[in-house]
Amino acid sequence: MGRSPCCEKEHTNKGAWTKEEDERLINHIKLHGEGCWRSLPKAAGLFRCGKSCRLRWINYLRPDLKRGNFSQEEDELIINLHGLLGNKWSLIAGRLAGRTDNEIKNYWNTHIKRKLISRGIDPQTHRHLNNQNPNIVAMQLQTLDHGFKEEEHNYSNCSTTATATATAVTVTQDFSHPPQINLELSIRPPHHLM
DNA sequence: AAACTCCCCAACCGCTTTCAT
DNA sequence: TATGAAAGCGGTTGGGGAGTT
Repeated sequence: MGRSPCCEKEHTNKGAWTKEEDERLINHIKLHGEGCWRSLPKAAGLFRCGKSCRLRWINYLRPDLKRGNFSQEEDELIINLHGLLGNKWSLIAGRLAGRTDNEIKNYWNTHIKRKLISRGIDPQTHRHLNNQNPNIVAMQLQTLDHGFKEEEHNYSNCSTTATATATAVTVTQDFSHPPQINLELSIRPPHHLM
């Protein structure tokens, strides 16, 4: 029944990766590709569980990672996507080339949350803190320049597609701040979930 | 210079989904 | 179809560096 166990937990290292472990993992993946994480540690001569190897590769060692500071454009894109998708970090990461779900999650928790609160926006609901309305899915945008000019957008990865339809757009301005765009959205789940 | 606090982020934990048997 | 392990994901933690007292 089922598959065989993934690794012997009593013989696995934990904690920070050493340079030598990184090199072993990189060399192995260069030669054999990502393939099966279960068998990778043994094949690469690593005393780590497959799960740990996968995480290390995806979040730190992959050659296509961008790393470094997030740009203003990336900030706004993350905020907009979070307004649509919530804490679906892997879906959000899929829209930002060279960024990982872990990196975006950390960045959200350490920077963007504070940024939104300073703008008077609830980071979880994306609603104004002084204007809560539980019946509306609303997204606050700083400018009109982030691609929401059409009525309908699809957000998808390899296995799911959700559709967001704009039902109302309002603009408010108090002249001491940039214009505030509020976009109300109706989210339709993927067909196979309906 | 030492002690303390705060912040960042890599890595772990535990849950859910996917898939092999 | 049922079962259970692997893979994937989001939440959380803890080590270490930076800043402050």
